[in-house]
Amino acid sequence: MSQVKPSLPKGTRDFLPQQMYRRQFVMDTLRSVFESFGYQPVETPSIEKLSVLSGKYGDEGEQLIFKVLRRGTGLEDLLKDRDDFVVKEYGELVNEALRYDLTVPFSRVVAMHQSELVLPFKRYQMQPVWRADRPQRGRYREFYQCDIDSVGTSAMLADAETIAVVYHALVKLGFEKFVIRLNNRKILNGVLENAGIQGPKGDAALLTIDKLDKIGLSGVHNELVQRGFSESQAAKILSVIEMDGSAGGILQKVEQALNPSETLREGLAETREILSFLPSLQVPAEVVKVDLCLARGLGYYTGPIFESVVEEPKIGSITGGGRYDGLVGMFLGRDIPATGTSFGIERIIDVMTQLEMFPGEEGGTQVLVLIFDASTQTDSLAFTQELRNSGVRAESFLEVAKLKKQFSYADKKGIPFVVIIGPDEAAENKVTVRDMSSGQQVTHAHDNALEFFADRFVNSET
RNA sequence: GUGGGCGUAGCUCAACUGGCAGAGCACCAGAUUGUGGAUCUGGUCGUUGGGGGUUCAAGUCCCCUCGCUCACCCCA
Repeated sequence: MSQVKPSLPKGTRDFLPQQMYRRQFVMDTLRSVFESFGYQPVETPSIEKLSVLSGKYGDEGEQLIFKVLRRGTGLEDLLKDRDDFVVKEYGELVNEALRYDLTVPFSRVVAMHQSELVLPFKRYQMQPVWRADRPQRGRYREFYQCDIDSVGTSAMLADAETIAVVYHALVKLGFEKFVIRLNNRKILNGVLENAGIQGPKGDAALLTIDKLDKIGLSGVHNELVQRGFSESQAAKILSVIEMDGSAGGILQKVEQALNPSETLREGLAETREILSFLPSLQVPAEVVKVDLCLARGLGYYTGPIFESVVEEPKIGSITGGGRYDGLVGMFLGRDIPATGTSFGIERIIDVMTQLEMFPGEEGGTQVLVLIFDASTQTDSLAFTQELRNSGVRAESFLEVAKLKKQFSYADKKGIPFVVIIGPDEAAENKVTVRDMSSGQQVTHAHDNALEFFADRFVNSET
């Protein structure tokens, strides 16, 4: 067999055990918080019909969808009676694509299974998504997303609850310094209306506004002018966006500064309602900051929008979401309101790694039972299984090998205890236990050793 | 899509103006025949990403190509 140089496709990664323990810790923690709020798990296929995905992510996003070439006879049939290879329509070559995010496939699920779902329906989903992006630091072509969404209610409590989940999940993961930024598309639209901006030009303005942290007030002003807005329009937008202060204070200032349109009034009322729920959900007021320059890239948000930002490593947002009352309607013909958020698992793991937030215990083997020689192998195997039965994570070495090699294995895997059952021990129904960190070694009666490990690893855990 | 950087042992990297492809780690064996980490000794490991060219001689220079990577745009 010819040897192939091992390599990975661009922007993809292998996860080795050490990393997997970390990833699982994050996902397990999130899962437990989600379920404590009544969210239920859902998974969808990796591939979707291209028609389901297209038109949802804007022009830039559309380019980044991983399209799947038609395969098998489909493609052969296409080419059979042709002497040229001219493709007249995309659909002739491609009719499916890899999942680009979790929100759109979930909207499809809601539209397809509405009769089976109990509304309001709250689901969580953790699966990889794919983007044909050019990878760079912290950016991949295959990465996990983790979404929670509530569909079937317009109640602002659903949005408030989403924020509460974000808060409690981040706290449970160990985050201390973070801020949840809150805004509302209706407020933004009100601000744009006030500056005399409407329609698709508004999206361009929002994209610019969103960059405030990055490029500053003057940067936003310049870019707005550059994009074709007048000086006075830019000035009007900036006067609102630079407002600072407490959540309630900002809302009041906006109300006073602009003549309140219907849209603006709704946005303000929604934001106030969300804020009113947060104390009883034990989300501290100082964590939630009304931030009028928050716009969020995706086009489908219709109401409240929010994201969370850690202060220490400047890495951008680690969660982000909002209300998207129109998305399910694209599959159904009638709207079903929905709101939710996405947890940037990859970034969360990066930040937690940087801040050394992972606990030491990692779910690895607790006891290695050595195979002394062929004559005692069955004794070792039997003892290992007894350890497992009592709840200890135990393994025996898979080969009859030199003790040196087996000890070295335990050392490299970080296994804290090694058990030796040689001819001497076997004859007396005893086992020798070695503590790898201290090097101390004690010979116990068989049952006492089992008890020792159960006390050490099982009974003390709760 | 735009602009940089880099491809040499499993990994991290060295090799002067072109002159015998090397080191550390890892792996295997031994020093130590019932015992890991530390030390020492020895050993295994190469299509220098691929193809072409210049040259007595190319890891090194030239051309092509493939791949990786970083930044911008955008995004998680």
